[in-house]
Amino acid sequence: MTELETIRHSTAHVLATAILRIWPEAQFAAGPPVEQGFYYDVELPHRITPEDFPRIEEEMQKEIKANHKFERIEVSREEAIQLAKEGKLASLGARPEASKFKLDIVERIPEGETITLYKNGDFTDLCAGPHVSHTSRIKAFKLTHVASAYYKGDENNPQLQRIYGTAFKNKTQMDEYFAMLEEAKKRDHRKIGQEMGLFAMDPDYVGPGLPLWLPKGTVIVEELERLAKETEFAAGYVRVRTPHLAREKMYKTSGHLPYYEESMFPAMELLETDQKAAALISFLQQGTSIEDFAAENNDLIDTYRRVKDGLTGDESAMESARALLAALDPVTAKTAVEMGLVALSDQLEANERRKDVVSDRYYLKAMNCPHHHRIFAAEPRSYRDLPLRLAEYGCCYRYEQSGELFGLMRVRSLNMNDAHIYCTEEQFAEEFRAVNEMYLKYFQIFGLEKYVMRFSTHDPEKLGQKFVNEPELWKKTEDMVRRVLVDSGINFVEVPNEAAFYGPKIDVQVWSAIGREFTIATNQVDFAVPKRFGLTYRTRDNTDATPLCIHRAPLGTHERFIGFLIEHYAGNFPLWLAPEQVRVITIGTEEPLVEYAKNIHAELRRHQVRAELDIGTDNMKGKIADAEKAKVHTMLVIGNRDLEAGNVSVRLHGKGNVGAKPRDAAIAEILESIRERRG
RNA sequence: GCCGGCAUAGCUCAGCGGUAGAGCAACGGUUUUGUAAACCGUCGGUCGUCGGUUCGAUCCCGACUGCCGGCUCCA
Repeated sequence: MTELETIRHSTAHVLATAILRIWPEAQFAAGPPVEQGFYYDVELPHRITPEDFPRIEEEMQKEIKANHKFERIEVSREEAIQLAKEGKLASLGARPEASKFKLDIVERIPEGETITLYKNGDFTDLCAGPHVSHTSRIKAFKLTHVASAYYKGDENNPQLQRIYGTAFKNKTQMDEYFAMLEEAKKRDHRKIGQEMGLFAMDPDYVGPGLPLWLPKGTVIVEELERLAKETEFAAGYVRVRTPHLAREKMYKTSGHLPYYEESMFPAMELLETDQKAAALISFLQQGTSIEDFAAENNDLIDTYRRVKDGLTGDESAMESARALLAALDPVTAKTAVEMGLVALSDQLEANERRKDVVSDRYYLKAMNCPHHHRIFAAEPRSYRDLPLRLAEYGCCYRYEQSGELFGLMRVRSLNMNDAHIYCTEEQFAEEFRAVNEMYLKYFQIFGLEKYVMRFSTHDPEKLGQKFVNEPELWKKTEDMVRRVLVDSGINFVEVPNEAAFYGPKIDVQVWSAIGREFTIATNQVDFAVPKRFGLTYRTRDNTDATPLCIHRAPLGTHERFIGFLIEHYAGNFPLWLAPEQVRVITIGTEEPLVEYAKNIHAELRRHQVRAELDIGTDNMKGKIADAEKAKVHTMLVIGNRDLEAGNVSVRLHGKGNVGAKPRDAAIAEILESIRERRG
């Protein structure tokens, strides 16, 4: 634990002490330091709100002033359990209630491990430490917010109140931290996205989590696509396009149904009228005698008898019969079968739509892989076709839980920078390496320096359950991936038990300027699903083999990636990405000046530069203020002085006036910066 | 989905048990300018939705929806 973490951890103990002074019945769970500070989870009938903070902080201040020593006490398991039962852990003394969470935690500590308590003043807590020597070492702290969290992060466990706070070595550092937070708030992609007119949300008409890309945001979308298309083309990818939905069979085959069903939008059900059911309903509604009906619909009545007798019969007729019975409550259905069909008409009237049966189900795609697999299957494949790299900016739909939606970072419609590489085992390492290199190239373009690759592997104990039962392939592919990572000297961490069900994967974690952590890109190995789809290629030996598949999305989704870029650049995009690249601003409205400005604007447009023209009657300062607010990358300010010299005065957003330049030189520089995608 | 908070004009926000206000934006004029805001005027709101309490609700209560902070989950 670092010094700062120790301070924060100790502050958490002081927080618990203060809470107990006010609410002695409080039950504490865990209270660790975290990246931005610390928290303590507490169960308490009183709802703590920020209004309670001053009171709690006052109590904390008292503990700090009292300068209690943090004492480390070693105890046996039995002693610890006894103390917990007496309510003496995370407590100021004996209490009628046991310290239930602490008791649970003690019981989970492995045999043989040393159990320690820490005591500051009256407060004793089960804790591995370490701590600062005395409470007075806490020089600067503040409670920040209160949230809710499940005990041990499991949603089946009770929810606790999580009190967040932070602490620093001194007041100055804490002030800097809060100032930084204020700055960070200004970079929030939701705020900038609205100010700049990049995207809009319309939960009322379009739906939550379904962003609308406004013209300026669409510019960024399309620039990213252009970058991806160029990069992928150079790397030997081919592009495909696939529909946004597919039949149920697709996802049953891929294995996404039923396991992934919760994350998919509900199926669209196509209905068709079941002729036999319709005939029966109409018969029952007419009140015709069963004999008359039977004369005309012998087979259907027969079906019902067989249903009643538990015999099997014609499949589709059985389905009709069952559908009809399923529409009734179990008691009625039982009576109906027992008594013949006569008394059903009233209920059936209310269930008339039951004569419609589901003839097919379609799902909006939540991923592109199955479609790409079908493209692989669409033509006979030879080993000479491999590696086959199918790329698509595919739009997927995921029914994320409402509470998980978050601006552009977590949405329900996603445009993925997707591609699937089908290759042989021999080709795998090279392909995987090339994909990783592409990642690094992108990161360089975006000036992304802080990232970690998370290498997720399987857990051998969960083969056949969470992970497909192919122990050798797991080992082989994981070794290959690990080797690629080590060889390229990439910064990575290995996390067991987090792989996809079909193979190991690498997720790229990045941190936005605000400090939010995101998985921005993914690179996955799949040695299972191609087999489920029966994908094969003809080998050199004229036998059939199943290809390996690499799923990769270096730019993740447009939604998250652009959300990230907005915060990364604070909306100040490099020229090649800027929604409005250049604005030509006139000083004055004389005819020759305006003509000159129009001419420059037209030339930029001819070269596909996103240039706008401001020849309005505002004064120059006002026009510049407008352009700066809109974060226009380059302003070409033109007055009579420039007109006479054939110049333009260049002003860069956020950097101010950089002086006059010959018109041609300024334009050439702009074009070059765009072409090279300069950062 | 769960816990908590919030919902007033296009945006940022004020207000209050007696049917609403500012700044910016938009629109119409005036102004003709050398690097972040020239002036005047006009328009704009069923105070998220539904229900309840009340003589009367934007305000108090409840439900719903959405958003925000977290948890869980994830590209």
